[in-house]
Amino acid sequence: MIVRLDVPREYLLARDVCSYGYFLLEPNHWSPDARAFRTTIDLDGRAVTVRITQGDLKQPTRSFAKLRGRPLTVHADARLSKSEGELLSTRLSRLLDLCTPASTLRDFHALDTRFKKVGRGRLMRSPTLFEDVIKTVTSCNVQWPSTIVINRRLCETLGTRSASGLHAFPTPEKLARVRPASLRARCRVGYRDARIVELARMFADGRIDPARIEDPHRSDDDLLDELLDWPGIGPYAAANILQLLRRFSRLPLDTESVRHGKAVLGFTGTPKQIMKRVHDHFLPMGAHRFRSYWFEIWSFYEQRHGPAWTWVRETTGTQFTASKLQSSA
DNA sequence: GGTAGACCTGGACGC
DNA sequence: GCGTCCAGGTCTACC
Repeated sequence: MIVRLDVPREYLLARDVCSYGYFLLEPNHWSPDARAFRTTIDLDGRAVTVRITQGDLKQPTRSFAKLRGRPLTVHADARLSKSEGELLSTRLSRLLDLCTPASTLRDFHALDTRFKKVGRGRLMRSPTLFEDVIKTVTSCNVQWPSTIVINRRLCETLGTRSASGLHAFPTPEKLARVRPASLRARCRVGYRDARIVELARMFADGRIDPARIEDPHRSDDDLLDELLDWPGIGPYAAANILQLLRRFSRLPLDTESVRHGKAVLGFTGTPKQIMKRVHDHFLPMGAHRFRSYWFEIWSFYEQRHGPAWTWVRETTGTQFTASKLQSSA
């Protein structure tokens, strides 16, 4: 089944989907050669694998610029009912960040002119808040290669299987039924086992209501306070979930921020002092602080490893640890 | 309020 | 091949 998905005028699949590390995590897969993004999404109990391209692959253009704004072609591996098609569209829109208005990007580019020419501004995320939260927890206190392994195992062992034989990310209901010790043994999540299962239970029984969390009328401070009460969510994870909720006023500061502060911004001092200076450095960016911070870091990665759309998960994708970047800075 | 130590895994390193 | 050390953010106990 093939579906056409319209995108904003400046949307560029290769640039905008390869904009955040989650594009390297299962169930996501980017093919640099085909310039195609593949993912598997659970549509309330039934998984569908989709392959997304932009432009006419029969007449490929060498210039990315010519693809800007062209509709996406979504190949699904199964026929979908009307309601499934609508749900898929909603989830892809979230994942691809199609909802951010062009005016927001213009505001960002007016504030930070460095990214206007390349058009950076959209950030990919997960099709659901639950997947974003669990992916955030699986990136805490581990190095990036372990995050890749954990997400692969979560999908392979607990995700619904599509007609193509690929697995979606587990649903809250599925994860809520797993015993923590079993999750630890099968998915290598370590001491995070009970925290992940408890988060899944909170989503499954309604204690965490995505609609209430994604309510645009709530203040950033109010949301941050609530996120900090969730198991496994500390200051870094809460700030990261905020940016995944498209609230960019906070920075998820971690060891990578310290590396960046030292290597790129030239800050000195203890890690704590450097984090404070990174925090202060991006204060003028106001509501766009995370965008400015993130694309500065992303540019650093691309200087060393080439454009993100050329990265391969099994090689380039494993390189992003503070120690490896430190040694190559 | 601030801080030290435990938590768990995987990679690096030395033997 | 085995043992040891280290990196990574959150949580808890303690001062």
